Amino acid sequence: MRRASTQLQMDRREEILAAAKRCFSRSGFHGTSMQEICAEARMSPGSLYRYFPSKEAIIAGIAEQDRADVAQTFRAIAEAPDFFQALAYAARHYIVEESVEEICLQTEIKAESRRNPEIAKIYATIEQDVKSGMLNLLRSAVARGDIPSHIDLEVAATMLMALVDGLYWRRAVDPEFDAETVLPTLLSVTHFLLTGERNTKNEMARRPAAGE
Amino acid sequence: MRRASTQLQMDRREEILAAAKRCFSRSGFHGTSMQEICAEARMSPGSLYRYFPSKEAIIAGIAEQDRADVAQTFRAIAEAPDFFQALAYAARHYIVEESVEEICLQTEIKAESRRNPEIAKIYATIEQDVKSGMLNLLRSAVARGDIPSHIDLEVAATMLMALVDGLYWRRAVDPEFDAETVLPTLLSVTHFLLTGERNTKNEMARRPAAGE
DNA sequence: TAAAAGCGAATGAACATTCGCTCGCAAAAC
DNA sequence: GTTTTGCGAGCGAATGTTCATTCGCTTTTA
Repeated sequence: MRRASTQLQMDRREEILAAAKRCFSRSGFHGTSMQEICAEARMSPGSLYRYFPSKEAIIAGIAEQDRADVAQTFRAIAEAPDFFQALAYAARHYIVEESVEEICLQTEIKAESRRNPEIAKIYATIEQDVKSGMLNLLRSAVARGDIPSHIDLEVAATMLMALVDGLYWRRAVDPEFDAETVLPTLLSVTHFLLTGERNTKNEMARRPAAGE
Repeated sequence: MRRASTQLQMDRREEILAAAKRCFSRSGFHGTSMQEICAEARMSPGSLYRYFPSKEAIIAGIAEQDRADVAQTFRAIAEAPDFFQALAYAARHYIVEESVEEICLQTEIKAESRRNPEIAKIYATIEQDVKSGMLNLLRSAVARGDIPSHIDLEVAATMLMALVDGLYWRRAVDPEFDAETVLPTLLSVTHFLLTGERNTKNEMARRPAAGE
């Protein structure tokens, strides 16, 4: 019997997903033909269909990867010693370092999840994971005394997610948008949201003084 | 020559756009066939094509309408006497009152603008209008003394747009999300962003006390 | 009565998916 | 050590469907 082929199969699947991601972020899900994905993956249609039963299965595969990534990120944050620092790290990860291609892909998946129940289910799970992950973080921060107990964590979590989402999309929309510039303000607002106080360390952006 | 037909033509165009919007928000741009739009608009393909030369032209028409709406909204805000109150009004308009269908349509247009240059141009113009509209508002608020002059308006505008965008999308993503609940916090954060101070009037959400 | 508005079957292209095939390898048979 | 054989992997032309768009005709309207 052929052994070790399982690993090879997995590798091949990942290669196909990577090729598909490139195509989709370039031309969108519906603007990309299977032939294009085949070309990008250097593979014939017949062969590709051995790995994925349909085009939709490819998107589902990509969404599944994203879910794994999100879980991974939250695990990393939860383990970090300082809460606000970990948040800052995560914010930088999503808002500055993520490539624009990746963001476009997210737009595509989001639109697709409106009409494909399979994708919608995966997407909903991701959202769910993010929200409960965030709430867990906030709860343990309250327990540790980093956040005062009178804060409504549900609302705070929602606002944080909305804010990060909004900045995330902005990168795809506005080519001039420089994420680095708003990061201090983001941290400052985060601090305000979670404590109701100004933060004296992370000062928000001021207008550049004349002559600067 | 036929006169007054111009107005009728315009009406018919709007009817078609309305029908198309219903279809698109239900099944997405690529999931909707021209036949479906025809059925929704009670019209034959041959006839429909007298009003729009292509499917893309229909989307462009919808995007164009959106542009007009945005301009209209900003004109209304600019005329309002109290700045923060006007902002609150606009926030409510976009985050609470806008229908989920409308939001789905926006997702669709956003994804489409990644591959259709015509749509991309209209979309970029809308973003541009929103940003400059917002900046104008903020500048006149500074002039009036409603906002201290040390605030970096560019950053503040970006953050506000991101926040509203994020909440806007959240409604499409999370069916449990209740916009009304976060509105006070949104206003409080807005105030913080624009003044660097806590707002004593719009208190942000606190955790409901036991027994409430 | 002529122009405008509407009709809907026909057209042709694009595209997801299938199918029958070849190739090369590795283990079984000798 | 050589030959045989069966299978996984890959190929790419062919298939069948879906769908935007067109065109020649009819109906309405002013």
